[in-house]
Amino acid sequence: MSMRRVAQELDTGPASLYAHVSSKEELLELVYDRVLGEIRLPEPDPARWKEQLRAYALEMHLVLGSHRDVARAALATIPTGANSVRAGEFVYRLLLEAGMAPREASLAMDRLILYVIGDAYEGSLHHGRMRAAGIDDPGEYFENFVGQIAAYYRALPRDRFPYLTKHIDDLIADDGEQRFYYGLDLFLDGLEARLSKP
Amino acid sequence: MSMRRVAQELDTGPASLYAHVSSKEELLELVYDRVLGEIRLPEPDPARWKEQLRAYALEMHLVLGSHRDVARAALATIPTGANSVRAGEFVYRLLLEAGMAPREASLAMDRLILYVIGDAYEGSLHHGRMRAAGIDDPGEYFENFVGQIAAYYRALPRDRFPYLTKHIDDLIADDGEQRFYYGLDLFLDGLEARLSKP
DNA sequence: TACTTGACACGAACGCTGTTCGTCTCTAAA
DNA sequence: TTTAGAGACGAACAGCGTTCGTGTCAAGTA
Repeated sequence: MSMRRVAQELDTGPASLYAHVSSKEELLELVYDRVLGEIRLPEPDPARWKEQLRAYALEMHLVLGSHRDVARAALATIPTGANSVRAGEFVYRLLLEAGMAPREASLAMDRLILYVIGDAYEGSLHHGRMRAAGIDDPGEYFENFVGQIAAYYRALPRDRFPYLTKHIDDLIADDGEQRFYYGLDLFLDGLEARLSKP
Repeated sequence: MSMRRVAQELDTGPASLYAHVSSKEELLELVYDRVLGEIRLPEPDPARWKEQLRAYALEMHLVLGSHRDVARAALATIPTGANSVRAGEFVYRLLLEAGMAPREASLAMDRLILYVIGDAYEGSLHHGRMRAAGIDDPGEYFENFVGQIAAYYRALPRDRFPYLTKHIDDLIADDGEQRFYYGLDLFLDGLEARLSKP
């Protein structure tokens, strides 16, 4: 997304955008809030906090992935839009009613959001490279990317790097989605463990 | 970091850099590998895997933070430099010797690195804004940034957002360093839990 | 109705970016 | 002594975010 392209889409010049928005950053933050509005929030049920938090993270991840440039804007921003606050209240309430102390719930929310956005941003970088390489199929890109890495690791001297070279197949076994799930569940299980024995 | 500034530092023109490097991306990856070389790796001790992994994550975070532009380059890259491989072998070996299955150790390593780089990158974005705002003191920036957020949250209607408005002080209590520690320890505790009962 | 005000639109330009091309120089091998 | 080749580099291209000065047009006021 560039200001010139946005302007072109609106049949106007780039300068005109600055009558409504003070910078590209502000525009991206507005888009970020709009995008958060696409997330459907269920009625909070503290008994199912883990399940609901997981669903929220998955949906946020999905929504950020489908609006690529937004992930970066979301990273160092605590947004102040209506939808952001709505979503924040939902997550924070869920953690508190699950039994977390307010201070720890604040930390947990912050880390969960960083994880989701961080992974989505990494995904968007890959997506960008894919387009730059002129590849359309994600599977083909994944094979290309991972294949090159695997070839390089296979060529390493086994005596100096015995562990990496021995388990190359395991290193490249999981794709982006599975990696995201693993980290998310690890995070949620960790929270649960801290709840049961504080 | 821009190619023109790098060239200027070397008393030459930007075009000359392309005789040694095919793109800015490649240069950043080379820098990334150099930066990873600054990390001191201890002799791996499986009995203290958690402690050693923590120290590694802290050092990597520190090193990425002090070389700001590198974090972004590191995000969607599985680097192939000598130091990267050395560090990768260290982490992977530690996880395996701690008792993890190769497949899971691969996932764990990937997520740990994503977390460290993601947090470092977010920090670098804040640093960039700090410089853009002409502020030199991180504490002053933090107060400015967090203060604005807090003011906004305090102005929210309490009946619609009871949880957020009630615990504003807890929401802004911890700074970036403490947030990083919390997520890191949550991650490591999670790994430990999976080791004891697979 | 005539005049003023203010919001919005926008062409042109500034200074920056990564990258490419063609030309030049200078070293090392034949 | 000649030649091949690597490196250096000025100039330029296309793109970026942003600003300035000017223009337009509708609403409010006298």
